[in-house]
Amino acid sequence: MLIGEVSRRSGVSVRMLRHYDALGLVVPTGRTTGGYREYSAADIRRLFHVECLRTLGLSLTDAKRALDEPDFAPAALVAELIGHTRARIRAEEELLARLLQVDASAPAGWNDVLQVVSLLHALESDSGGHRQRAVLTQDDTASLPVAALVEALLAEDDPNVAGALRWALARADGQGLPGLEAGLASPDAAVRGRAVTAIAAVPAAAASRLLRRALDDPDATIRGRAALALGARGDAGAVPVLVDLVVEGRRDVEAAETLGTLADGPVTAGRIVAALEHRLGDAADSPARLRLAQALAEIPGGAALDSLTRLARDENRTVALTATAILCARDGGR
Amino acid sequence: MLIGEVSRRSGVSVRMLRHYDALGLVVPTGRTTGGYREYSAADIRRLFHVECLRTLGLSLTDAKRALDEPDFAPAALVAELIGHTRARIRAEEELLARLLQVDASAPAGWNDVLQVVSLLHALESDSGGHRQRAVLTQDDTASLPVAALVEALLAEDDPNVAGALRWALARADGQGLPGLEAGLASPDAAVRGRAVTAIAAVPAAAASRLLRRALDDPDATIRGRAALALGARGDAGAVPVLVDLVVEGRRDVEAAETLGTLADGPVTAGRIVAALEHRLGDAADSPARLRLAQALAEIPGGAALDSLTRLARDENRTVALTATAILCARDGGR
DNA sequence: TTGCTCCTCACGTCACGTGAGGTGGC
DNA sequence: TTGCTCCTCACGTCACGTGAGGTGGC
Repeated sequence: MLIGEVSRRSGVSVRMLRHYDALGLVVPTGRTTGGYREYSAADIRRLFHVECLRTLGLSLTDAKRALDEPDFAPAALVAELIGHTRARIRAEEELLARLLQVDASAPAGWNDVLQVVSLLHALESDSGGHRQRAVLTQDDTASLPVAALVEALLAEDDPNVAGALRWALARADGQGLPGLEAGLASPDAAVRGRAVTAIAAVPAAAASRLLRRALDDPDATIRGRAALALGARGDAGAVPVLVDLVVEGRRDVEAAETLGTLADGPVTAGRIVAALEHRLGDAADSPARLRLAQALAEIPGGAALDSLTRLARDENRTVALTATAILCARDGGR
Repeated sequence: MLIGEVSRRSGVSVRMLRHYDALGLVVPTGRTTGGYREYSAADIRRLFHVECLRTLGLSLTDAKRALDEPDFAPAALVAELIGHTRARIRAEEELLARLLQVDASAPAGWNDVLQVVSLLHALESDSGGHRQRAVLTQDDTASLPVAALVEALLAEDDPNVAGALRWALARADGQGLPGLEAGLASPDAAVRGRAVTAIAAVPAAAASRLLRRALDDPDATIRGRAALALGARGDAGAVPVLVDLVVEGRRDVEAAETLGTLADGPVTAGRIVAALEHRLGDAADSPARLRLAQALAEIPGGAALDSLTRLARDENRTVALTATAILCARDGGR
């Protein structure tokens, strides 16, 4: 069979068939009187074997060795090809991720592209200072690769860098919230904690919805963080967890102050006092009763006054004295 | 700054810096009296920009255009790079899959590799005949890429090719069962059906366990197929579904025969007759009663005889006549 | 004689690595 | 003078595509 027909039947170009001949990979058995290459059936079979091996990623040299050297075992080469292929896939996937981040930032010119790419590289830097500087020096006008910032923030150990990232995300108009919402569902409490802190820094209303969800977090610290943030936004849903903070003595002073600012109208003040009183009934240990009394001090209105008056006669001396002192201070203030 | 220091600081080889110079990509602003390249701070910045763009997969030519042509917008090129990267990832993943199949078949030499690869290619062929021939001409001694056969089988429309694949898998010592088990969990009833048929062809005991699971399949045809296969293996668990087949008139003759062969001991025969009688009580329509009577004919022993005797007085004339005829035939056979 | 197929030789691709052979400044 | 750094020129890599210029068989 002449080279043209071989090419048509095998799909291998005439140029490549000549190249295989030159390399000794597939050498046609004969030549016509005119010097034309003449391929035998065995030559064609060999050609198909070569093409088979090439679909596994073998180089022409390795294909030749595989077909010619009986001692050349496949195992090692196949393992190596697997390793290299995996490495290439990983590299290509990282490239794709970068490209998608750049694309998502909708750059107007290559300057924007350079901004985004150098930020992405800086976020992968080992030096916290480098990461922080990269975030802080971002141009206001450039659109940030929000997804990358969120990802970096959820994995960021360094509190300074995390702060810079939160600041950058807070400016991004709530664009980072979907990513942070995903972080809220992480099995890792540290990640959920970073997500809540970042969400708290975002002013958008959608952030409040996410914070309300975080009130049910299995981790008490995270629940508390969400409640303090929500309370500061004037959201009444934070009250039960804030009361928990008071009872458990974690950030109880902040929690009490937040409860105080929440109690702006008499209805809410009444609800808050009721919640605190309910826990006074449960709380056996005196430190908790003391903290509840101190929290009542922050709540304006008559209901808190009544409650404190009752506490002034509490069987626990320290609690009674504290309540009395608070009542005195209130009277003095009037 | 001279070229050596630029190279050390940027990580770009001296050779490449000269190459960038030759291309006009990063041309050092000055030269020393000795002809040494002298890079300015601006040159270094440009170099870092080039390296940035290269991490996005831009060619040197495109990097030059990006930095020099103000009208060269990023959007189209970035989109193109994304497309090409995705295509490369897909291709690399297909290559990896082939390599893993080859590796899993633990080839002793390159001949084994070629066998496996050509089988893999043939399974992707559009021609059913080609696919079938490839499976049937497999060498006995070669270890088959079982995972690929299972995948092909679960997707195979052509009944002839599917038959060949089942035959190949049945010889593989139950190695295909884990893959077929996964097929059993497919949301696609056609896939589950192919899985059950293939499992039925595997003699290993582990296949029976899977068939018992398929008795609960939501699809009645699949349940029936599993029950017929299990029954043929002498598994009593198949009885309820076999009775269903009789009542519903789907493959009822086969089902009745299978019930007959299951009823080898008196205890089992009693259970089967009880199951059939129970459905006789429910079955309002006469074709179902008729089929149940015909099934009783297949069951040996006195319990079936008693049941048929009662049916011979059935209010439905056709049922009564059939039962009588069966009893006569039984008497004749004795 | 006209197409068609084949031949060899050789350059280009892309982003470099690796010399050879020579020079300048401490 | 001895290292060291720099210079230019040029070939090789890998799997091909694309000619140029020429020849053989119908």
